[in-house]
Amino acid sequence: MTDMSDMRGRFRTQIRDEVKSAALRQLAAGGAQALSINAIAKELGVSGPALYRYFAGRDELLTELILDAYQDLRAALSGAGSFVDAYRAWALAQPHRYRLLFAAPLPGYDAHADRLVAAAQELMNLLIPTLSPGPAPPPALSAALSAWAARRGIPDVDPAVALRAVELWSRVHGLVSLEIEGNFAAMGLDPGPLYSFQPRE
Amino acid sequence: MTDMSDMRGRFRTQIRDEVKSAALRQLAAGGAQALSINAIAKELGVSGPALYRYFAGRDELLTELILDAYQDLRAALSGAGSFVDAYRAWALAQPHRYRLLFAAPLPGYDAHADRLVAAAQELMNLLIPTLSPGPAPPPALSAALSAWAARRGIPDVDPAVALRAVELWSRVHGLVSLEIEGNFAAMGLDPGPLYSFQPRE
DNA sequence: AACTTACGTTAGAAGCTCTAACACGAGCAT
DNA sequence: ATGCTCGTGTTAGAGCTTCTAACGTAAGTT
Repeated sequence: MTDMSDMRGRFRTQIRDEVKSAALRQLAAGGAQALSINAIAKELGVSGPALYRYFAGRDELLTELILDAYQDLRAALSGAGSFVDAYRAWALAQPHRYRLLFAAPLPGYDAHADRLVAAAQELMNLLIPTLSPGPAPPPALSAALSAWAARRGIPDVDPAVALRAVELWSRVHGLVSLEIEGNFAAMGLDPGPLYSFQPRE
Repeated sequence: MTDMSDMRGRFRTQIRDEVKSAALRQLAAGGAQALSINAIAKELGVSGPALYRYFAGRDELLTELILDAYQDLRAALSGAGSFVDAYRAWALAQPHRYRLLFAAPLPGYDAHADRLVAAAQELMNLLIPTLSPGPAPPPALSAALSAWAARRGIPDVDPAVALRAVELWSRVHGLVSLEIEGNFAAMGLDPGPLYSFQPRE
């Protein structure tokens, strides 16, 4: 396992990255349905089925793009001061990737679904430590929130904080997903103030 | 233009409806990307390009399904007592159609985009009359909201009401779109109480 | 020197959208 | 009655896609 021993492995991941990068380019240009293994191969100068040495198929490539996007979003959020602003900025800067996350282009419940939902859940781990408690949730919800936090490996979470995290996430997601589809622009509305109404801590 | 004069037209719309109904079935079964003109034709017993007499292509069929879904959602909301509950119920009952509305499967900004955004805007016309004013928006937002309301043909709208409508819509949309993708279920959470926190009037 | 492994190639099956060309039947006009 | 037009169906086929199968080749290992 020295530096030189896995030269092949390094070339391999390098090519995988090139494929993914070309895939993102196509995604940004033509949407999720425009992503084509064949077209990527042509763009990389290799011919057709060569890419199946690196990805089992189109679905696996898409799943990997989604997981990468989650990781990238997590990184952007963890380094930022404001969850709300960073979340919005990330989504507006690359709406095609945000769509990839929350407008799942994969066919119905398949083998990847669990990994994707799990990745989404990790966003909450980032959000919770930055929040102070809001109003206390009703008992049933409170218990469910505590159980969920314990299951996620953050056992001593005030349910009022967890509730605030869930609400904040869903509100910002609602605003962002309407914004990137142009709904506010169609109203002649600058949605900036709507984000400002959200709690920041 | 009597009843009998457009027999052909009636047959035509009847067949179009059958096609759309089969399309919805496929949509529910396999997601938007599984919708195939060819497969619909096979299901209807006709063979392949026959359907191009009725729809210019796959995109037009999809667009029409989206517009129908908007109309159906509007109908469900206009007859209901609670916007929040009716909106959620409609989305949960047919998540594939809700996804069709807000996770646009159409390629980038094409000719249909305007009609779709316009249809989304009409949801607001339903919501506004049911609401009482919330907090007053800041001046710039207030002006934009009034201008938008006037443009939509409902001129005497309190901007505080319009703001509440936009916020309520985006919050409920956020909750619904997370719920139908299974994010709350993955948390072991019943999201019902989260909807209850939203204003109802 | 022989073997294994990874990687590329071409051929091809099965599917899709969509166009082109042709066939048939019903309704209207001469 | 004869003929024309129009709407609707058909098959053939181009061009795209995913993905499998079989083959060649070059590089590293034993």
